[in-house]
Amino acid sequence: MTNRNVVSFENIKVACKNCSLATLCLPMGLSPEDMERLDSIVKRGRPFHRGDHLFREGDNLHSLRVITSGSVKTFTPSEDGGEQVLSFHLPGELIGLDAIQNESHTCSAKALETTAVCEIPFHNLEELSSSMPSLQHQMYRLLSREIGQDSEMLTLLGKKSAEERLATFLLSFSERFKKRGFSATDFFLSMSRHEIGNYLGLAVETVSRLFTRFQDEGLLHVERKHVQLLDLPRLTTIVHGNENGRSHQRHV
Amino acid sequence: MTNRNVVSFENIKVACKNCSLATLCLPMGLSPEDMERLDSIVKRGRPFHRGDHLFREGDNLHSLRVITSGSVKTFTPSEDGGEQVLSFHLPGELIGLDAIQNESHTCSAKALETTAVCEIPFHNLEELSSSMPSLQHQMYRLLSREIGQDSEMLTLLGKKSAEERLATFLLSFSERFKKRGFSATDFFLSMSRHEIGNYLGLAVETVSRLFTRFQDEGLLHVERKHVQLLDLPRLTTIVHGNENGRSHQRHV
DNA sequence: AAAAACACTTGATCAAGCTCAATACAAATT
DNA sequence: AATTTGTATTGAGCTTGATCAAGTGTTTTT
Repeated sequence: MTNRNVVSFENIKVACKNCSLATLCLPMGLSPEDMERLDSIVKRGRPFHRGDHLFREGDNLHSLRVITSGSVKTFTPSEDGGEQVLSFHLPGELIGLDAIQNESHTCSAKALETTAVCEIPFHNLEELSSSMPSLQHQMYRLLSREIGQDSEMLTLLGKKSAEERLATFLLSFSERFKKRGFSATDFFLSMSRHEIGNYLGLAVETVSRLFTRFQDEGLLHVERKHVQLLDLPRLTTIVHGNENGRSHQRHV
Repeated sequence: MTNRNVVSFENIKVACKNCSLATLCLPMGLSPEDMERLDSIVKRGRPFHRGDHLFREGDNLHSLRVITSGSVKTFTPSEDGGEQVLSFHLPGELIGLDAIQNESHTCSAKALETTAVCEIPFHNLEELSSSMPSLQHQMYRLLSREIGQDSEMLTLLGKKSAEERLATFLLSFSERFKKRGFSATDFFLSMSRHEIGNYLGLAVETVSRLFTRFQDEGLLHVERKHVQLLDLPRLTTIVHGNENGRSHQRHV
């Protein structure tokens, strides 16, 4: 009896309907019954450790994955050992969407820290979404959102100055942590300076100098991975071009 | 009778099943019957002229659109009158996918020349795709492809030098024209130097200088919008980093 | 605890590509 | 044909951010 209780308790604990991330994730907008049908195809495996690959470029697409705890970077490795970081993912975010087109991953994904994920076998998901309009709708929305986010990133890399990029980066994490119930002004970044620079199209040294400068200007306090944002309004001004201070915009 | 013939002839002419772009477009992989069901929700309106908006940032999402002839740029306008060009679209390409998330366009689209489109009301498409797994599959694929393309663009803007960017741009058009049955080495670019620069994250002057340099080096011949690629192999080398010639990569 | 490996910071220098400015060319208008 | 307007090219100089280099601090390995 005791044993039975434990088992059923664990079953409840890991179900979509009890997941605090459900509103950020695939189940959003689903009825309790639909959520249970979705739940039935979700697999929850052992956690990944820092540096583990969730998948590699070229791997066949088996499953989409949702981060449930920890964080992940996706990146495209290049011949010479370099890489382009495409994004950093927090709990509730779905990864692997790029792989649907050719049933094969076009980027790699690595855990930045100990990370747990839900795996959703894509073929099952596709089938299920055929008979579940609200799930199909949510899939379309999530795919579309990814496209919109990429567009913002294109603007960042195409037009913004180094300081605009870092400020944008920091406020993006601030908002995302806030949405997940964490502090918007006090958090740990799980990625290295190198990875931040790579993501933002900047050299490590530039990122380091900017952190120092932002701290000197009283915008934030930073110690290693621990960041405290002290002046959100001014950071926001920087993100939006900083018309006052800087004379030079990058080419309009 | 004559009248009837004319009408039915025109009906046939514009149907998906007779469209040379069908394999690039939504109908790809659909059975003839499914194609007809899709066809029944497609609307074909008057063509747009150079400079006309297909839609504007903030517009409600009514329809996805497929270019059937001409070309289109999508871009995000910024407060100060500037813009970030997100992409250039050729016949067979679907635009508006970014708008699905919030049922509202996050970018604007403008015709670069006289341009015809098929409009596909999204709500009808979504409904239809619920009862047509192959259409749903094709939608997932197209959305996923867009994500993959954006990722490539992130690498271009994050890592590549000016000359790598222009070479990549030219070869991308080369391939896309080829796929549509046009010359891969002799074509007209419908966008201005300014728009190319904006798209590639470069100043107009840099684009102009690069065209001149590429011509001096015998890689291509360019006169205004008319481009003839003379040395595809060398252009390809440039795209992939050009290990030989250049000493400086942008930060690895 | 020492050593090695790694990550981050700071400084000095350099160059890719931007800005400014002038000119050339093409298309549209009168 | 001449004027206007817009687009593209070319030149000169400057700025941002990269590269190179050295040093500091942190984590992991031995």
